[in-house]
Amino acid sequence: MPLTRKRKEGDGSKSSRKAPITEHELMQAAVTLLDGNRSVSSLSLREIARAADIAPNSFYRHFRDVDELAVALIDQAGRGLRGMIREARQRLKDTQGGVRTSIEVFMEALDDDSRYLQILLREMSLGSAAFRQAVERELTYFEQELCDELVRRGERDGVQMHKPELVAKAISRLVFSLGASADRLAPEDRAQLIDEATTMVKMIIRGALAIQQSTGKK
Amino acid sequence: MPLTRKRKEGDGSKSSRKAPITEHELMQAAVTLLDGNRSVSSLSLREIARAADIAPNSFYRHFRDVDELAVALIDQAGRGLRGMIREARQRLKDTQGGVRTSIEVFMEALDDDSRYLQILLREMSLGSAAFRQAVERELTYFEQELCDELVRRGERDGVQMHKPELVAKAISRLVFSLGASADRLAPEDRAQLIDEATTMVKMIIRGALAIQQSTGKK
DNA sequence: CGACTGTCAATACACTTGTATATACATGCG
DNA sequence: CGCATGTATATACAAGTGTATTGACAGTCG
Repeated sequence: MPLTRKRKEGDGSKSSRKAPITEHELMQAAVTLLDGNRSVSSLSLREIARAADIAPNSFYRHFRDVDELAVALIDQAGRGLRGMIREARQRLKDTQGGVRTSIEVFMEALDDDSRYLQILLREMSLGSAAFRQAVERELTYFEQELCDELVRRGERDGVQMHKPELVAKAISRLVFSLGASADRLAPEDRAQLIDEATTMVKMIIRGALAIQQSTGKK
Repeated sequence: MPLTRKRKEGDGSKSSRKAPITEHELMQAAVTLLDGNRSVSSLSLREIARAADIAPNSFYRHFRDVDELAVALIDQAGRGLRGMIREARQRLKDTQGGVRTSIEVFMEALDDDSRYLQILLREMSLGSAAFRQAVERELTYFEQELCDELVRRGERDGVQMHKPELVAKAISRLVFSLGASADRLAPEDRAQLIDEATTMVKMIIRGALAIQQSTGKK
């Protein structure tokens, strides 16, 4: 048996890979495994390596373990979401009815991104400490930007709102929760969900305004 | 080697178990394994059997597989939650400020029950199809009872509310989401969370009332 | 008494898991 | 050129997995 084997290139069984794999490809491979019910924590290193068509050990070149990959997934999800929201804010400059449009954008981000956001929403309160911190970080970002936006719009319209940071938190939680359910929904059901979410968010805002008017005086 | 071994009773290694184990004990054993980060789907049959101090195969006498046990967990969580809520409604008969008290009861249910509710909240959108159906069923129960209660109180106070079923849904989602975060929280942080949740829920109700007044016209 | 039934345990099998070790190349640098 | 470095691979191993098979025991009924 010769010591020099040709790295098994054309022997028919496995597809040959010449270029180094990227972290992003590895993450995508992991995501394909999460299709149905499964949770990130149930993925095995070997399984991911198999899906990415690399040797199990090559995984370590890119991530220390599956948890570290999971954290990278969340970071990416947050980056993508923030991007879509910033972009949406531009679109909103010359429209009204900001609530509905914003929710539509959020729901679009669900299938656009690369399923990263779905994972974030599904596994919010699970996983390693690092994983949960990553999720919480993104949630906080979202709340913060929403709060700023609320205050800005309030000033523009000359109205004031009761505890805008709580309003932002409530809306974030609500939309994230509804988004997690939107995952496996038929398009018409999703349209209805968007309707419902819009109404709910308007209720919160309306309530916060009403409370401010009746107690804030001034 | 004798064919009759005495079922290993006093040999020192394992604790002997004489009485049949109950499904409830098995479920409790599974819950103890979920302490920190882990998800139900990451539990192995052997692991649970070990924790329950039974042979791996004995597991099958009670559940077909781990998923079936998980569904039983959710059912139990729902039963417990509904019980606490019904009981709380009694308490609320002779008090006002129902919102805050209800939320307090919910948060108490988090550690009281047997950690079942925590599991429900954490894994809402994960797991097998049967598992998710079980979770959704409980969520719907909760929404329905809340909706009835809202309508009843509205009638009693002579006010009407915009789309009470949406209000119930929004409140449910919000409280469940906040409850999931309350898991690993210091008591003082939890108290603040209850404050926040109370304000948020009041915002929703207030908003629904305001919308009804301005558009419903009677 | 003996036979049946339900609940458990022991053993075994084939498989997957994470990772240690050693090796093959390709690239870049002296 | 020789040689380090980085990325990939194959092989191997101990441990853990789900479950099939077999048998022990207790209880009940005839």
